[in-house]
Amino acid sequence: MATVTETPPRRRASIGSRRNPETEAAVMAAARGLLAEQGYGGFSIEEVARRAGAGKPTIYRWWPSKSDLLIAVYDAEAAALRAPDLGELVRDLSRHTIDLWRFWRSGPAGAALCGLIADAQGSGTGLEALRERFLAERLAPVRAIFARAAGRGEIKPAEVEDRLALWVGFNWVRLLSGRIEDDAPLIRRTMKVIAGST
Amino acid sequence: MATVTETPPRRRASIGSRRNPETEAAVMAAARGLLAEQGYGGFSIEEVARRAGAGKPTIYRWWPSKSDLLIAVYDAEAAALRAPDLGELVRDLSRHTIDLWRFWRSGPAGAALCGLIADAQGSGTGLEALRERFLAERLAPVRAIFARAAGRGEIKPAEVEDRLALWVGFNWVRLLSGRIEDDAPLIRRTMKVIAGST
DNA sequence: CGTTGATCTGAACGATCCGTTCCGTCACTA
DNA sequence: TAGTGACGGAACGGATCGTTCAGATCAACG
Repeated sequence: MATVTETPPRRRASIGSRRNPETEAAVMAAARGLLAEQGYGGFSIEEVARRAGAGKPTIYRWWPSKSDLLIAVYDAEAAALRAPDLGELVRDLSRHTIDLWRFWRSGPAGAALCGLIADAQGSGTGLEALRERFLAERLAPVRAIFARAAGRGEIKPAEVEDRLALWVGFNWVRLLSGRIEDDAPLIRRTMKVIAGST
Repeated sequence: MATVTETPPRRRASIGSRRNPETEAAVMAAARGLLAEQGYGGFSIEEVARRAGAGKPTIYRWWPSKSDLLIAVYDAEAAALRAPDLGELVRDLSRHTIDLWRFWRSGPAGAALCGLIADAQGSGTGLEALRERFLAERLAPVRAIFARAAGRGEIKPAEVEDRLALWVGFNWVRLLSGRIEDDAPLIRRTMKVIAGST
């Protein structure tokens, strides 16, 4: 999916006292490509700057921490992922989980989230970024799936958060242990347990 | 002649052509203390060597990677954690999860596991260590809980692995997002969902 | 009793990355 | 025209990594 598009090292100077959109795009593209090609292991601000033909101070000006850049990459990609509404909880969860794993596999987003979680273990600011600026927003569509199911009476409204946490945990442990290959039967069985539909 | 009484970092020379148990104990104690005091953020081989009064080559000889040392610390601590057998799945899971979170909070084990998972995201060897040398062994007691429940007919034997994965995911996401404070009601509600006992 | 071999520490190495600072250049704006 | 702020580049001090070397120690072996 991610083809290497090495920008020729041409000079991209300032365009005056305002942010240069070309620079922003070049940095984002470099970060995307680096994550997609080498995963989080090969990700560093230095290498992003090299690839983007940008200065490190420029990157640190707009993305003050590594977590900021990872979140920006994930958010930019996440527009391609939409939560389904098929009218039944297990079907919604299964469909969305399959889509999510494919989304993680086929681009930089999976590696970005891995890095976001890994970084959070080392710095207090990373943990805060993960919880407040990532989880809080990225979980909304899935929470909506559970909320709709509660509206239909499939689960109790008070159970939404508990079951949502289970869904998150299942996906995290698969992502972080490197097992997000396509496995529809496994996903469907697991979603049934999470939904409580035995 | 030693003029200064440096209690922990005294000179500890070789004892011949065999491993020095004092050195091993000093390294393990240093790693434990560092993790317990500063968490994974302050954990480095350099600092462990400083605290243990050991040379870095000595550490790298016996624990070739950071993951090895983290696993060693976790394993040494885990002797204090035993899985219960209360005759009923939800009770076993709730009791064990409460114990596990306390175990993670009150010593170096939680930070060690955080680091183990974080390291795994950067290096292929770390990921392998996590899966093959940690998960495979550490999950056995909990798998036994599910297996006993299957023997009693509480769940189907074919569901053991799926429900076990959900249990792992729940604990990981709480640990990695820094929320393993004591919360018995939350744990009990979640264990009920995992056990399928609505 | 001497040789061999494996171990221990400490010092140093090259490399990487971090986050920051300074500088000269540039283009928009007032 | 003067001011402002972004840009790239170079360099910095600091930390850590994983490795290599040297010197000292002591057990096991012949």
